[in-house]
Amino acid sequence: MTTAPESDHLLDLLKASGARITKPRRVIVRILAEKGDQHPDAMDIFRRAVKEDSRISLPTVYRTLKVLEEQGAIQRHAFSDGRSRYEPADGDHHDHLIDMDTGDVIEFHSEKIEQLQEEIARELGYEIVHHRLELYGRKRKVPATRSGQR
Amino acid sequence: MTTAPESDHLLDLLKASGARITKPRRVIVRILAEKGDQHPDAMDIFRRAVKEDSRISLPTVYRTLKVLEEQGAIQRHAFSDGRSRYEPADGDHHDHLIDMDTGDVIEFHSEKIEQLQEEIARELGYEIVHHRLELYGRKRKVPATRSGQR
DNA sequence: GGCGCTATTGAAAATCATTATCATTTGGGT
DNA sequence: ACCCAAATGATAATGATTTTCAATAGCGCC
Repeated sequence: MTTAPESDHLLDLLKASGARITKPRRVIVRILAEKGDQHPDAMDIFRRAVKEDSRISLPTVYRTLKVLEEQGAIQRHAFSDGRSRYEPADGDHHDHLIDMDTGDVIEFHSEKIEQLQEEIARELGYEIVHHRLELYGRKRKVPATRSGQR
Repeated sequence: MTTAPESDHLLDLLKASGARITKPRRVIVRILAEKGDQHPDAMDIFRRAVKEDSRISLPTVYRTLKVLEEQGAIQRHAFSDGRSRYEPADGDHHDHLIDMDTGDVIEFHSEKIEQLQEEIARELGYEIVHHRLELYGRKRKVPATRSGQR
């Protein structure tokens, strides 16, 4: 019952930015804070939101996501499947491994890779503002090994 | 006469796939092989193509790009600016550093990072089919370093 | 608790990049 | 030169996201 902490945090960020806490925003923020299906896209969020309040509109979902993103409250990821997917920004950065068969998203982080990136950018005379590292793959078919892979 | 070698190579790939060598394709392939502005998007290519043959259409540009991509003749990159950008596939893989101020794209490659990626995927039980690594940054404001271009 | 001002909303239409449809043209083998 | 499937151009459709605009509703104030 009562006030999910995650959800409250997102609302606080919204409020701090001078935004009004409206009914649709409450619903959307609650959905984003849910533990279940991570990395939902705008339509996923919309569908769930409608269940809680049937008069929420898709544009409002997009608008709210944009505000939250500007506030740094959530992260938007544009994977190579066209639409954007969102997740609450929990502070620590991570990259993604996308399962090409199921669409599942697995998070990982490698400090080593991050450092190499910095190094490369520096050599080229640049400072990294942000980066994107996505691995697209499929589950290993472990067994036997007929050496015939690609 | 002057047959640009790069351009010919792309045409060969097209022909090998059973595709017909049409006038529009000749033009588009020639543009892709040009040295100038790398990583053009479909509209860039279309605009240049129209100058050579005013009746080429945008859909044909897209269709040709798709065929070339399927043939492995060119690479399509979807950076985070919405549209896709293309470049002839020169065999060796590389990643990109995008200049956030100018939109310039700088290529780089790090075998070390590639290996780390493989390693991470393996640990998670996956095999990488392809990946995407993009660094978004700006020129270091640092002193001297009078290095011009790539 | 009610007022008023403005941010926010919903509905509908607009954008943007890209793709599909379909009648017409054309490459290229015979 | 002839034929016909492949390719083209014009146009409409798509899908994700954004804008427009009139109506609604937070929230600070009295």
